[in-house]
Amino acid sequence: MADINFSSPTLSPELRAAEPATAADGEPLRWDIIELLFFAYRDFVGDADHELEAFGFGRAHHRVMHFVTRYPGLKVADLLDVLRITKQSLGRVLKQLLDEGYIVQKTGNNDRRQRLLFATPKGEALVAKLAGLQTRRIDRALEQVGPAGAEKVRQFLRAMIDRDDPDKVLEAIFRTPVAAAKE
Amino acid sequence: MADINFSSPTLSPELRAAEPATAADGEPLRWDIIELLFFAYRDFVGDADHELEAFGFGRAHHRVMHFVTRYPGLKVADLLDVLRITKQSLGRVLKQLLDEGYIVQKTGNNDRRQRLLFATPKGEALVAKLAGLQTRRIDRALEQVGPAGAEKVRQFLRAMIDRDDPDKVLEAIFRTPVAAAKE
DNA sequence: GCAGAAACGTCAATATGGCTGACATAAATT
DNA sequence: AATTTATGTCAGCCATATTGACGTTTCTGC
Repeated sequence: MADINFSSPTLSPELRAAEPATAADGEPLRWDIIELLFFAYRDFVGDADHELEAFGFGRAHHRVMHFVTRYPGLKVADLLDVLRITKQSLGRVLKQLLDEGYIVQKTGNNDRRQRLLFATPKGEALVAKLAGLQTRRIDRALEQVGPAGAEKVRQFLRAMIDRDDPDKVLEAIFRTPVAAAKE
Repeated sequence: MADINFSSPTLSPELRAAEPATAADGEPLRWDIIELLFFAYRDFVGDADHELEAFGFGRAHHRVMHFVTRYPGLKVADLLDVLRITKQSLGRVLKQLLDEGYIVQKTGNNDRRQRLLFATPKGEALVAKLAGLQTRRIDRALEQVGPAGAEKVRQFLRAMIDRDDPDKVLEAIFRTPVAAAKE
C-alpha cells in the first residue's frame, strides 16, 4: 500500500481505480459508465446552475420553467408527475415564478379547476438561454461520435428511462420516433 | 389553444412539445437530448436512492462511498474536488460513514496530515449492491445499441465532461483509453 | 529552528429544496 | 346532494448544501 501515496497536489497523481469488483452474481459492474454519467450530468447541469445564480434561481426553478416552456398548457398535476415532487414543494417555486412574471396560469377551458401553465416571453427567453448553454456542450460531444453515433446515444438514453407508468411528458417524448439504426 | 386541453387523466393525452425554439443565434437547441438526459439520470440515480432508504442514507452517502471504494486511499481533499462540495458538508456525511463502519481512515505514510480513506468490506458490499442495480439498467440500455454503440456512448459521455482543471479522479478516468472507433 | 502554509476538523448560522399532515375551496362527476 | 378531483396553503421537519471563523497537527522553505 506504499504506492497509494499522493505526496503533493502538484506532483503527478498516482491515483488509480481499484481492481474492478464484480456483483454478487459474478457479473461485471459498469463502473466506467456509472462514473461517466455522474461527471457528465454534473457538468451538464453546472452550465445552467451558474447562469441561474444571477437570477436568484435554483435548479428547481429551471426544471419548472423548462417543462412549462416546452409543453405549454401543462397542468400542475402533470408537472408534479414529471418532477416527482409534492405539490407543497412545487408550490413555493411556482409561486416565485408566477410572482416574478416568468410563468402565467390560465384557467382550463374544459375543466375550470385546472390551472394551465404557460411561460411568458421573459420565461421563454431564460429557458432558451439555458438550453443554449447546454446545447453547446451537447453539440461538442455529438461531434465526437458523428450522426450515426448521435442516434446511438439517443437510443441509449431512451433505453435508460423507465417505461412503466410513464407520465404525459414522457409519453410525448417517446412518441417521437427514433431514427432507424443505420449500422 | 383549444387543443391543449387534457380533459381526463385516463384519456389519451394530447400533450405535445412546443415548436422547437431556437437560440438567439438561430442555432437549433437540443431539446431532445436535454430531456433524455434529465429523465435518464433521474431514473438512473433512482435505482440507488430507493435502496439507500433502507439504510437511512442519502445520495450524499452513496457518492462518498462510491468514490472511496473505487479509488482506495482517496484523500479528503480529493473527495472534495470530485464532489464539488465544501468540507463542512462532507464532514457530516463522512462522520456518519466512519461511525457506522462503512469507511475507515488511515494516516498517510508520507504525509501524516492526510487521512486516507478506505471502504470496509461492509462499505464495499453496499457500493457493489448499488452498482449492481445501476449496471442492470445500463446493460439493458447498451444492449439496444450493440458493442459499437456502447463505445459511441462512452465517447459521448466523456466529451460531455469538462476537461479544464480536472481533479485526480477525472484524470484517472481519462487515462483509460477509449476503444478505437470502428465506424 | 522557526515561520508559514497545508490538510483536516469543527462550531455556528443560514439557505434550498425536498418531505408529511392537515385543511380549504371550487368545480366536476355520480 | 354527495363525493371526488384539482389545486392551494399553513405549519413543521429533514437532508444537504452554503459561508465564515477558528484550532491542531504536520510539512516545507528559509
